[in-house]
Amino acid sequence: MATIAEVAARAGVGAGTVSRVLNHSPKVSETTRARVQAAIAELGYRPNPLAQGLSRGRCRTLGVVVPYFTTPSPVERLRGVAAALDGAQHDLVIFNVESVAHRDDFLGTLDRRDRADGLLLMSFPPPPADLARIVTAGVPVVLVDAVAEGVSSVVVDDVAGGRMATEHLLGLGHERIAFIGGDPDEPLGFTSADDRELGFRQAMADAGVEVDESLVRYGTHAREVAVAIAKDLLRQAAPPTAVFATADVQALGVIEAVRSLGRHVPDDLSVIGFDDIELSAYVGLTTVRQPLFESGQLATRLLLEALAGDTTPTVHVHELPLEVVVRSTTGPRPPGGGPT
Amino acid sequence: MATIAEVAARAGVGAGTVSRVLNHSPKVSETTRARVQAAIAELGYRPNPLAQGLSRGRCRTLGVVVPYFTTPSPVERLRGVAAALDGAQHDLVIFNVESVAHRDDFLGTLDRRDRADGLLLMSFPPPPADLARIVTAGVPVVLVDAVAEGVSSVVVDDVAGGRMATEHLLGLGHERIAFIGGDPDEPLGFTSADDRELGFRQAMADAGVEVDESLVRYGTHAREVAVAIAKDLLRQAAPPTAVFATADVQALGVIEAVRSLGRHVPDDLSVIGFDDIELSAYVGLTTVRQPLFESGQLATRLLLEALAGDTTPTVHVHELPLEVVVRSTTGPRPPGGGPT
DNA sequence: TCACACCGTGGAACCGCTTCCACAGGACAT
DNA sequence: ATGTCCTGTGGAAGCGGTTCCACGGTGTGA
Repeated sequence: MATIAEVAARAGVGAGTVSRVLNHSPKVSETTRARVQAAIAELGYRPNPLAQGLSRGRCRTLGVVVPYFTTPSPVERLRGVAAALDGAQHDLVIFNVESVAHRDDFLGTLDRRDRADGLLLMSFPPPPADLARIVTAGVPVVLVDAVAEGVSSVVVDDVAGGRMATEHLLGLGHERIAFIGGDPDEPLGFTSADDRELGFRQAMADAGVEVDESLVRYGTHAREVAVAIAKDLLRQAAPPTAVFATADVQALGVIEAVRSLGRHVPDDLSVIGFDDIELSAYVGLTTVRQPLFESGQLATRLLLEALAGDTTPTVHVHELPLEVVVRSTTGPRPPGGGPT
Repeated sequence: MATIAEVAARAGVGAGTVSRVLNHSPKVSETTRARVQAAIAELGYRPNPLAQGLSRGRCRTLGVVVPYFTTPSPVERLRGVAAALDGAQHDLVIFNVESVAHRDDFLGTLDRRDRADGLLLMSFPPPPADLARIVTAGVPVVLVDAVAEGVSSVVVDDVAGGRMATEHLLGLGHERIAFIGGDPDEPLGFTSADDRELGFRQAMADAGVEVDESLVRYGTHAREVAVAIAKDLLRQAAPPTAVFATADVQALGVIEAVRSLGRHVPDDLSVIGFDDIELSAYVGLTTVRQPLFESGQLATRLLLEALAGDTTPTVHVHELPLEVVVRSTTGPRPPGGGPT
């Protein structure tokens, strides 16, 4: 691989001049520029990114710290990231988090510009101390699906989303509505499900419908867990007529459980989820759609802007819209279902 | 951020000695080592990866070049990559390919050790010239779902897989079997579907069943495309009684089409796919399972081995097993279906 | 004509690390 | 006592760029 010195020698100029041509500096005469470019072409020269990085103090890299990056919603968000990154001069580095140790590992070492030019923290609340260190180190950060002081973020209003889902069910006449939230022992401390629960309770209260606490459950996103919860709910003396699951993957588990018990969705049980992952459209799941793709895309754009402009952009919380997508897993309360 | 020189000064030693401590060189006395380590701890020093990379000539990075990395099967493979990479001192860089231009872009610039220490080329046949350049440049490469001379790869026997799927249908009594292959105009030139077609034709020939060419179709992996093909097949005067789709995503489109026409799977049409993506288990799709996760995992291990040992490992084609997973979308040929 | 500004350029310093080379000093054999 | 070997160490060179500084040459104004 040719070096800048060889190019310089061949073009009969100094290394500095080659660098200037490379970086489109205006202070190079046309004739010199042409000579240098010819030399570059002849030698097939491409600058060493490591050397550039060392010299410039950055590394043409965008880091995405994301839990379980192969699960449906992170994947959708990453699609957006990749789309926004297309053509940009940055490599996409994925830091896959599957435990607190992972998270701390990454967050502990990413507080420097030579590790990543910018950071996208996705779907988990970063420990304030870590975040502060990273920001102080001058690494631009954008949060997705999380908020923190002093950092831009892309979010949805999960409380409103919880309300929307619940109101949809209430509007269909349901009153015995079960709720399935996230795993309370989740070590990474996801909070969206909690906010959605808040919205659920608000909507119920506003409608004057009491929440039956025996219908409020929590579980991980593993399908079997949702299946088990749903089976248990349906076997109760007074089963719910509808379920609001705070994640589509859970809602799909619920549907599976209903079927395995020989019951039908939505006749025996209405099911609404949250996210609108790709699978949901296929299955016909009614859900609260959040713009996953767009969240990744927007966050990446914000980050790229922060990298491009030398002026620090204003910190802002970007809120993306939610929307109930009615498909075929919710329907009116069955005649006999629950109290009138 | 502290530099190695500051650490050296604080410990009262030379920079070289600090570097030796950092790299666990045996030729440092215990007392010196302790002093240096103390200085490192006090300053919270961590070496600059860019500088290390420049000096050592590599960059602690593993590149994965993969088409449509957010679609189901690449995602499964990437899960395996991430799993194998856990704990390894390498960052995972994703090069998402969605066009020939992308591919050529990446392959054109990745032929140097300072871009990526090792490369995983996933699910597309790399142009021989590009591959040769990369290998010549001394960048270790492992292919997944593709083969090429002089490079290790992880594959399945697609011809055998095509045969297995077809034999499963033949065994159920089907004779009018439709085949849905990949898009022949796919610019990236995927070949697995072609091999599966070969297996399909072999199995049909072996069984003495003639292939009705009007039942052989090709299309992209977009769901609507498979839906359209399936509808067209079913509207024929003599519709097939079974379909072998060379990808699960296509098979799912077929099922959707059958349903939308008011017919039933498998009573009216048996459907078998290929891959066994996560969704398939959920839907109950019968399919030829290929170990996607394992393919990524194994390939990554091979690559890491190649990076660790200074001795070049032997080139080898690793063949992973295939298996027909019978679920609920295939059944016996209906009484009236096709010629006896 | 001279002073001054400015443009384009070469070259050195620097980014932060690794590694090679040279060398001091102690252990050992002669 | 002298020579040899070995161990541990400091320091310089090098990795391949960017950027700053100095300088020669040309153009402009007085």
